[in-house]
Amino acid sequence: MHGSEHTGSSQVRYVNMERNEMNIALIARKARVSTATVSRTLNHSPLVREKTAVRVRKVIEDLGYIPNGSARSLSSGRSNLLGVIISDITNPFFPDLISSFERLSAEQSYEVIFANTNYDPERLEHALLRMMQRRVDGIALMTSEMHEPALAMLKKQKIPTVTLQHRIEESDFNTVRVDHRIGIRKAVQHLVELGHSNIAFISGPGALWSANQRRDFVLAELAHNKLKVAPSCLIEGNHRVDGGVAAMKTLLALKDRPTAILCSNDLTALGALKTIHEANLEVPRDFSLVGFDDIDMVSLMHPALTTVRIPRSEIAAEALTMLLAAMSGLTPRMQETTIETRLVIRQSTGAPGKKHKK
Amino acid sequence: MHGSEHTGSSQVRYVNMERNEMNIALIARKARVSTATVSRTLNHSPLVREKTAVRVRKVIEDLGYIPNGSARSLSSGRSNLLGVIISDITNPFFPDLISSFERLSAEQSYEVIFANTNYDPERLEHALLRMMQRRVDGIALMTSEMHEPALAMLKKQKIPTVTLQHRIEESDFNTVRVDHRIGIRKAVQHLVELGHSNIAFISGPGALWSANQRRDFVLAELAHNKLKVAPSCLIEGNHRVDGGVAAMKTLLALKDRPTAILCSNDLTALGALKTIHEANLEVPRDFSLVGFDDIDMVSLMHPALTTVRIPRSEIAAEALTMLLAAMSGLTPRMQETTIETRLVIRQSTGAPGKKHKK
DNA sequence: TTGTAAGCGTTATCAG
DNA sequence: CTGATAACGCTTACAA
Repeated sequence: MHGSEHTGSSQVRYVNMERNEMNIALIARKARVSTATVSRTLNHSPLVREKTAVRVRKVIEDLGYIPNGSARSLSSGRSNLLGVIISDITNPFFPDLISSFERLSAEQSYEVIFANTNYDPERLEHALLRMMQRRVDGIALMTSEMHEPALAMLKKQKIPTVTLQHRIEESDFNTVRVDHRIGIRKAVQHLVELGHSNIAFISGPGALWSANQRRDFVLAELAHNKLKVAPSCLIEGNHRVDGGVAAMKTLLALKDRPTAILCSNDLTALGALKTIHEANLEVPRDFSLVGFDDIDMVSLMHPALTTVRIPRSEIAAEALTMLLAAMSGLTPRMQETTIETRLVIRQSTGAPGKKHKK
Repeated sequence: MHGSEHTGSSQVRYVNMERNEMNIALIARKARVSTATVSRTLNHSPLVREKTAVRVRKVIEDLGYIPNGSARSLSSGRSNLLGVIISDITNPFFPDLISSFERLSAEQSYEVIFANTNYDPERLEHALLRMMQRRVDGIALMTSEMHEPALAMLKKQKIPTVTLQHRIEESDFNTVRVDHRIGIRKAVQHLVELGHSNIAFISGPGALWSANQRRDFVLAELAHNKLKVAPSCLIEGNHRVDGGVAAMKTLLALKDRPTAILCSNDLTALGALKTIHEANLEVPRDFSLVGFDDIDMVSLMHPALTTVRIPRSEIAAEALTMLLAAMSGLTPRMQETTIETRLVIRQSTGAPGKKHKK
């Protein structure tokens, strides 16, 4: 593919190439400067006389020259790239997170590349590998699931990383922790105050540490109120709508139905709500329903869902801040921030037992 | 940053660098082969004896070596990167599209980088520029808006491109066209058959060609049925929820309210629905409501929305197919496919004028 | 089947 | 302030 040269001869032959890319050398020639000056101009170095810079910029403009990013990062050792890995792009929680992260990164003139694992550890590993090949300057691992081999890779390559809500003991990484406890406490209190005692919980997938944490907190808070979830009312979902649907069907089939249902995330609650409606029942008349996340669409439902809010833009901001700090190498050791959750009360919760009305 | 050499002397000095990256040369040394052989092994070239390859792979594995993507694409002239540009990542229509596109691309071992324009032409240009710097092998321009300067850049750089739903006359690009006509015809027919004659339309932003097209088709189909939209019932939205809310408020304030409302997209319809509910009115009792797109969440609403479906995975598949064809250079000229839309009837539409019930 | 070495397009060092 | 030129890490002709 490259040109070839007859050693020992002054003659140089070039293979005729279709590739017609412009490069810094061409610009240099046309602007009657050296490649170094073009490079400096491109990088806004103050070492270039303004008059020269203007001339160079004109040539660049006229020819529509676009610098080669690969060459740049190869030579400079910087990629100016940040990697963000999420679990499920079709869960509205994540586009929001991404959107904020990207906007903030752009302000720091970092570009962001994304990967979607779809909760699959294998895809996580792949994504990580690809990002490492691109020599990203930092990685925000915003998946709810974690995967040891993947974390090991990260550690080994010493890439600045920030994780979301990783288990408490582990402190090998910078972490943005979301404090589910507070929001869950408020949610449980809210239901208890309304008079509910038979409360169901639809959990997330058991493989997800954060989901297990939510479940444990719910049970603990309930216990704190001298309540407990009947085994038949503790159902495993999958953090998707279909899981909520399935779980709710199971609950509807019960003789002793709960009066309130807590869900491990909003998508699950949405599935439950749909199922309730399809059974010609109503919320909050027949069931009080509480979600988790506060994705935009829950406020559009009828009734609008009461839910525990996880502030996504705060997470994005904290994650980026920590990442930049880690990248600058200024931070002594691993860092950690905690983001608070809070209950947003809307119309899907009410007092139980008004079944005789209508 | 780089090493330096005393010319005219056989002695070579290297600057002591902190950067401790592994490279192909190190692997070659440890595996007692040349760099070429390592490269070939990396690229699964059949020119390497299996026994040698195994040895090389072992060293790579042991050292945890990760090839440098920038160097690879600089040298090979291929980036194996596809760029996808969308308008609004928080509109569920797009994550779905992206998700499909990414999955399909991965099967062809292409990586995908995304950009979100947020309907801003300036951001579009930026995104394009960044992708060009990365030397993407192809671009899928899936924004609903277009922007002449941006298109000009694309044309000039001769990057294989596929656009979504660009205006009909323009044929400088490969295009995946979505045929709104059929779906809209069915939607209008459906409403007319139900007995509606006072029909409102909440359009998309006037700057969006595809939105104008939808509006024109709606008006045309209505005219075909000897109906027309009263000026007060033709309201401009913005393809977001808040636009639907605002438009619906305007409609509710009318003395002569419409009995059915067509919306330019689902998000708009969702806003309208929310507003209707807040006014203690019901769908389809007080208003029949029709959306456009068929994003997942509309089937979760109560009532589930009747809408015109745009098949997103089909769009993704067609776009990728066309892009790959264009990239291979096998296609004679510009190509074009048309994707059909169809009406999905759910519970948000019904006969008008049952106001006396309840 | 393997090795040698010339590029790929930049950046950054060093010498003016 | 500017220029010459050695890296950066890899791929790929070409030679062996």
